[in-house]
Amino acid sequence: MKRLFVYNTMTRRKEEFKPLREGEVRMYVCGPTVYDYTHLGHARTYIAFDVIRRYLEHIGYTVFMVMNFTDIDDKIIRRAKETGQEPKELAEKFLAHFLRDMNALKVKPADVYPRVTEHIDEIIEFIRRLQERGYAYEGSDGVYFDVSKFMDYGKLSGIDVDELRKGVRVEPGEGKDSPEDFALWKKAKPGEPKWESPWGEGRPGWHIECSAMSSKYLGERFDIHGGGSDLIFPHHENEIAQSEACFGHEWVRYWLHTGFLMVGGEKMSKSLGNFVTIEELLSRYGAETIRLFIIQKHYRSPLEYTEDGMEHARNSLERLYNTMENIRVAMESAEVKFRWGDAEFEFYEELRRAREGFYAAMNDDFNTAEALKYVFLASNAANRYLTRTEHPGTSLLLKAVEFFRAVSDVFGVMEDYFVERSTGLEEELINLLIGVRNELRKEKRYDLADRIREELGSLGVQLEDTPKGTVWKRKMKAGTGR
RNA sequence: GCCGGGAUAGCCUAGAGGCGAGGCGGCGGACUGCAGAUCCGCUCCACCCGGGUUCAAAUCCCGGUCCCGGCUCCA
Repeated sequence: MKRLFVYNTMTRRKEEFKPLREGEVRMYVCGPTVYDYTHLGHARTYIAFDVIRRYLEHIGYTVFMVMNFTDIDDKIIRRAKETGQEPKELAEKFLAHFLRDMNALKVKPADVYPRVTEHIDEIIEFIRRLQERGYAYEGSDGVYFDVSKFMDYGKLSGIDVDELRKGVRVEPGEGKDSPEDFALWKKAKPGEPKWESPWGEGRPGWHIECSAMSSKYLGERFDIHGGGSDLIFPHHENEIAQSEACFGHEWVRYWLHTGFLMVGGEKMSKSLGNFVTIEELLSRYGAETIRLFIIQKHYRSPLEYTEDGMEHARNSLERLYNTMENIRVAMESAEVKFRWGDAEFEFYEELRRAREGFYAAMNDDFNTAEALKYVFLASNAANRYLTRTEHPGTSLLLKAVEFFRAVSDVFGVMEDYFVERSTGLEEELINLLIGVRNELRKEKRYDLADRIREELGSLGVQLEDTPKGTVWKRKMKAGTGR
């Protein structure tokens, strides 16, 4: 296995990835606060981590992946009030939406999706430990983390507490000793959802859930913690403070953060209202088009959303599918080789280079944009080989297919190609129609011949007349892509 | 104010001292009854500006300009 390097936000450098346990990667990705629809910005992050996770699995690791749901917090309570629902009902609804969207986007599910409301006991216990160790104090309206007690505060984001103070205003908060302190437990105001605790009825603060729930499932030390860049401060900074204060040692080995999804030069966000929901996007483009759009750019860079960009992605994907179909069709005229010509030597070499380049790019901080370049090089090489030979080498075609299967495995693109199964009957019926159509063509009855081709086309079967005869290919359905 | 990230051919993206960048789009050609797919060629020597280092800079150094983000809920 080649060495894998990842960019660690903590050290601001690429570091060689070495999991704490041999062969296993434990990772935690901050999930959404479920108070609204999932939009492309979220998808960007979760698809990025999905690719990272798939790649780690692909190169042989067992990945234990945890993603939390914040299903109770201020925004949920506020939104519920506005829409006249119970907070629980609201959270339930959007949580279901999120899972549905992720599934539609072919994001592999996490192993556990711990929810705050299902882990109140663990959270209370965590706060109690912090209190015992002298890092937490009780104020009039809640329990707070005492930032001044944690010396390393700011090490992830590079924020300096003094700067923070004089810079912009920090939430004053009635019960806080110091403005930079943050809530671990919020005492309930009338009408708010609440749970019993040693500090009276209330609910957890935002950051504590991740510390408490990650340690339950992944232990007090694990490999990767990720999320959008907007979580670096204060969320992840506060998580580090809580966790390391509590455990007394380094908590997370590698911090990975995704760049923002931009629209018209601004960050796509719920609060700006400039978002495209996944549902809406899926109605116009296929999941794989959306994935390719995201994969085309490195996960840490900002990504600008445009209609043009989506269409480019769709066209690019179509090209890959065409290549797969070309290979499939060529399989029928393929043969084992008793002698290689230039075309074979060259194709072999191009495939070899594509594979090498793909893995080298992925090993360099999951550089999907660079890796994709090699996918296209392989695609071009395959097409070129097919036009150069009457009878392609079976083994070479299989080699190409295996490479694309690996790509599909990691990117979650071209999956349809590998999972779709013909029933056999389907194939026979299409061949029957092709036969009829060719007789019509011989008689120059092109109107009927073209009608067969057109109608099959609208069913997703494309007929192509080649010097070798008529072949049929599956094609991407118009409008939706894949 | 304090921290980050960027400016790459018509568009989108990688790269990071010399080794044809990839995709999308456009034009022309081959193939075809037409279409489609594919291939070939072209889209003239791409890297924000000004200095410097070097045999060699898009890549390193210095100085600018412009854009974006974080410091507040946010993926």
